[in-house]
Amino acid sequence: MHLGKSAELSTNETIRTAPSHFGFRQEVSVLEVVAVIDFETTGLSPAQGDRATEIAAVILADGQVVDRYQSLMNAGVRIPAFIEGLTGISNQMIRSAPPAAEVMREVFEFVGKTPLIAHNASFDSKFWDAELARIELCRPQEFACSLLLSRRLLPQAPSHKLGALVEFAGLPAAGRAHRALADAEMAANLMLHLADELRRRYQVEEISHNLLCKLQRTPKAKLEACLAQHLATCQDS
DNA sequence: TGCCAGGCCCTCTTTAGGGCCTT
Repeated sequence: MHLGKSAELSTNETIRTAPSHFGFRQEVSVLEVVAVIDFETTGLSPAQGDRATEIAAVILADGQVVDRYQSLMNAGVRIPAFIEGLTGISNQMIRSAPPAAEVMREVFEFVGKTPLIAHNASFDSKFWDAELARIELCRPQEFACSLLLSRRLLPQAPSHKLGALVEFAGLPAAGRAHRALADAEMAANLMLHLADELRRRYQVEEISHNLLCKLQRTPKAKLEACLAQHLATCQDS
């Protein structure tokens, strides 16, 4: 473990730091404590034999990143050349990384039962579940998805890729794209921006992970009705 | 040799097809 490392890692270092060094803080936080995760992998599908090569998790609380975890991991599989070029994670880097089982146990403990968020969570949840299953662990919490939420709350964005949304929203870049910690930091900042959109446009004062999960399952056309119902329920209780 | 995922969402739709998004 190393404290206070930069997000731009080129080796197999594992980091865990607090709080944020990237200087982004949402002025008014209405979002409950959540963990934003991002995987780098050898491909798109664990069902086809693809494995994780890197994991990052950042804890969001009070409008800022308060804790972070990142590590490369060695799953004993070869990284295709295309993926090496995409992520910058090479087979040489993976050879000296800690075993995948060890890293997954650490990050599972780091996240605990904190509600999870990822950009295109259907992808990260598949790898999260598959890597945990290999060490006989199960995920206790649900994933919310910043991609699904941004399609509902930022329909005017030209693209809903993570990098494009960060640029569209005027959020800071956190480092090299397609590295786990940088992408997790950017997804975290995007999530804070989406929470602020909910507060500013719909006067939602407290945003729970449950509400995010409900909104991401709500068709666009019914989003406002869903939020109106949520606000009415909050006023009654 | 050829092919290779899967969920979401829109539309020229719903008994379907194709683009987007993740690596």
